Amino acid sequence: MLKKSTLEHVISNDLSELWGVLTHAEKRKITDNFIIHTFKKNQIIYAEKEEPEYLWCLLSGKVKMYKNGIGDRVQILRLYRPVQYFGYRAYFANELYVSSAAAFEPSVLGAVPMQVVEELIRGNMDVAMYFIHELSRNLGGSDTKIVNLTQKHIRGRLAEALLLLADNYGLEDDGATLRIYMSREDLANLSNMTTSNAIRTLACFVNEKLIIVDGRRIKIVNEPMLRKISKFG
Amino acid sequence: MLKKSTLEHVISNDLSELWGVLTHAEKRKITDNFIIHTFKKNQIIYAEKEEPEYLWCLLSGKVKMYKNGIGDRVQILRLYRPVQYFGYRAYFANELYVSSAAAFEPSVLGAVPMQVVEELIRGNMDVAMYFIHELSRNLGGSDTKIVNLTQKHIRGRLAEALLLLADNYGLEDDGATLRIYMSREDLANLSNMTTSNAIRTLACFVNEKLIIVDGRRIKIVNEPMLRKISKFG
DNA sequence: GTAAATTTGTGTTGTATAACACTTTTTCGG
DNA sequence: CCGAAAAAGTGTTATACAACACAAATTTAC
Repeated sequence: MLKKSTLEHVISNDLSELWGVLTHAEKRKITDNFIIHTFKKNQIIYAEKEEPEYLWCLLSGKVKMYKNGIGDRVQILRLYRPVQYFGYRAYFANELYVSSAAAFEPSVLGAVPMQVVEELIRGNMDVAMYFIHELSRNLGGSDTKIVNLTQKHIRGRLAEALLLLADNYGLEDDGATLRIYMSREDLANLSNMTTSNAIRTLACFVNEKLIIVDGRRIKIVNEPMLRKISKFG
Repeated sequence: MLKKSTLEHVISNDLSELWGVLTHAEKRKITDNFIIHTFKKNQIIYAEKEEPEYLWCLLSGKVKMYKNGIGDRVQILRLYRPVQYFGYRAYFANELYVSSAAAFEPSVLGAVPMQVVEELIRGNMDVAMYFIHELSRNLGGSDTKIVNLTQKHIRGRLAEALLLLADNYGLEDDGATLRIYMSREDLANLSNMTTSNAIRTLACFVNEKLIIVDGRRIKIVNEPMLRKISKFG
């Protein structure tokens, strides 16, 4: 548990769209109902088929939302960075979770009971519009992902995943190294391929001087070409 | 163009969740801004990369929402029946359309300017919650589809598509025949496979006495087995 | 600090499904 | 009703990728 002061500091410094539309009283309502949780690397935050109870707010660390599929296969659906909100979809849909969420690395999260979130929505139209906007963007993303994952070839899918990571977690000061270090297995689960093929295709990209790999550090050295490979399929 | 009276009749007899939460004045606002359009079979309602301007309301007929992917491949994302609303996601996401919509068969649709829809949302929290609910359900569906289409085998994907059609458009009075007649190509585009494979696998199912096929009429005779095939992958 | 476990890497084989090339049947426009 | 076009159906070939089986390197645990 973090001290409340730390929490308020983290939140109030954030530029999250949601936070921006809240009144002082509403912010108060959230901080009063905020429960801080810390998660270890790979610890599960919630799992498929569970009842959705909280909106989760990622304060620090990285989180993956994924779905267990056929056999032992896993598909990573979305990635979260501070400060983003997730875990609310199933509640709004009046369903159990259809996916799971886990910490990629040690992370700090806040949990707000969905009931409180619904009250906030009903009390502030801007909050409602925020969720409509977020859900709409996610839906567009998922629809696009359907086509990318089913129609692109392995190289296109991996290139796309690398660009997504750059987009989502940014680059280090050298302007090239991905600010996330994930296992080949996670990379495979993100791009719908086997771990072997993620390793092989990554080696391919190194050979073609598109990236430089040092363990889990991935440096993008030819982004235009990666983008081309991703686009073509 | 239909006469207004017909329109009001169609709408007021509908049990759509959205219609249910509207006040009389709000219903009036919609009918005043409703523009009726008729579409021929396969006619495009809107296309990818266009600016989203209207919420579309399907009054009669059937509509497919699809995305043009790599090469000439097409992925059907969602199917609509009367009375359902669509075409609003991109507007809320502040994006251009990422998918297209076309009439499966001769259809009548109403178009409500999205500006009017946004006013309705801002004026009635129940309307806002309706869209949050709809978007949330769609998002869960798309996330599930990602895994189904990427991980299930061809038989599983086709079985799933057939069950989806039964679910979505219902069965005829015999309790077995799908209330939709679609081309093998559309069936293939729905289940992420080539037309040839859709034809072949369909023939397979006929051989195994899971379905009876007469042209485009498909009769489901062993639903439990289809469900099993769909689930296994 | 060492053994066990996990992750990474590589070669080989198998197979699901796309691609292609046709023929046959059905649908559609004039 | 006829010819053209589209859709349905079938066989063959090609290939992208999974599956498997290891070896090597790295990380983790005690």
